[in-house]
Amino acid sequence: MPQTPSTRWCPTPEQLMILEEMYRSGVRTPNAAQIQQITAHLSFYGKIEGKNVFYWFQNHKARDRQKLRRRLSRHQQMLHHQLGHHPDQEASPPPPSTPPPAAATASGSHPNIQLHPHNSSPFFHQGYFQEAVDMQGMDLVGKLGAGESSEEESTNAYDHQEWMTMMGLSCTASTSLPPSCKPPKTLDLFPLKSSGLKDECTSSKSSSCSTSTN
Amino acid sequence: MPQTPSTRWCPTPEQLMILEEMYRSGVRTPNAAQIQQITAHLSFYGKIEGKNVFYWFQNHKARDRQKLRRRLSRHQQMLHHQLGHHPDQEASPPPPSTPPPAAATASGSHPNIQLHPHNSSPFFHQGYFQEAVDMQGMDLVGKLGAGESSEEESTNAYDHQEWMTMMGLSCTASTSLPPSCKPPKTLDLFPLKSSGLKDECTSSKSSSCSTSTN
DNA sequence: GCAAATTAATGATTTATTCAAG
DNA sequence: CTTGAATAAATCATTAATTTGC
Repeated sequence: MPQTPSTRWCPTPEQLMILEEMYRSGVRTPNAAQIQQITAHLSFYGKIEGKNVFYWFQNHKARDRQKLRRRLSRHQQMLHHQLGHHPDQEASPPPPSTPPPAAATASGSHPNIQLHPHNSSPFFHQGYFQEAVDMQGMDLVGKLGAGESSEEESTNAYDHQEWMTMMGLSCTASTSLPPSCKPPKTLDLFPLKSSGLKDECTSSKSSSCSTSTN
Repeated sequence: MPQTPSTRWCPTPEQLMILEEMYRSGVRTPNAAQIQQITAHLSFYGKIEGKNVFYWFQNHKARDRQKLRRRLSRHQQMLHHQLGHHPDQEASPPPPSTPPPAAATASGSHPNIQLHPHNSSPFFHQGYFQEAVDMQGMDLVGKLGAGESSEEESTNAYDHQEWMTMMGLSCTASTSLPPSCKPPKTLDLFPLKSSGLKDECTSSKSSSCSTSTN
């Protein structure tokens, strides 16, 4: 009991990362030889056996599948619901208790242009990202109002965070945001934003895109 | 009441997929404008509001981080155990009470600066996403199991165990790796790399939310 | 097989930190 | 030193998935 004799395999972050990456890359059920290789490789980062690799892939795959199934069923259920009636009316959410300091947001503080290398989105209807990227510098206000369910709810005076309301984020996306609210320009491609120091990858923005609508 | 009294947003599989893909592509804290865009486009797949998008990214990011942290600490704990307690200055889980402002955010400061120039896999690529997308609308059961037939997350490895043992997969890779053991099929090299921590969204069992005092 | 009870996920809120102006 | 914006952590609450007893 002292030194956890030989509990079960506890993947190191590196190992996990690698395994996940492999999974993402398409590996799903490696054969013995592959498992051997993987194991050999991963053993560099910590103790590991072939069965660990084997089980990992098994589990991961199964879980993934489960997740997908779950999503589908949920979605279909939802559809079912929607077909029955119209689910437009959103009852007023719980009352607010604490008026948060909320505040405007897009104060246009730090423009962070982020260059997005590629956004291969294999399936967005009407090439979503393409569009998004395209309008990086133009007024998206007009764009935003285009093509989406305009089931503008009724006046549900939500009590969302102020800033959200103010930004119109509480609407079904049909609301155009006030020009004063959004960053004047530099509406980058869709990647990040933020204050610049935190997470985010402030990669090299030096060379690629300037202000050119390339 | 019949129709979902409208509680909370229930993302459709497509929406989820898109959001996840965006997240993987680097989007973490979209600004108002971006949220608007995203919302507008996602609304094509179902009802959605800006706040949903906002919250989704907040939560996803937070939980991802949490998971990462958990992983790390667990690993280190394990190391402690196995190594028999070596007071190395390993990152320790932040005290639940008074986190000093200075070193606070201990594990949450910059440790997760993950940049991903693109979500390219450092390993061979086989078109992972394509697949996922592909099966979004069709029978997913059976698709995944390319030659395999694992049902739920429980690995019915009763008979796998055998071949595993027989293949010597139960040994620590470093122990031995009979070159003659590997079948000449579909096996190649696995480029490896170890840098940057990348996290994916994998559900894990965590009992974070409990302790409810409600 | 179904329905209540349990449990795990996860959307939505709230609270605390942090950093930058003023 | 104070204030305000922004965001991360913690928490609450509800929904979906499992389990369990009939």
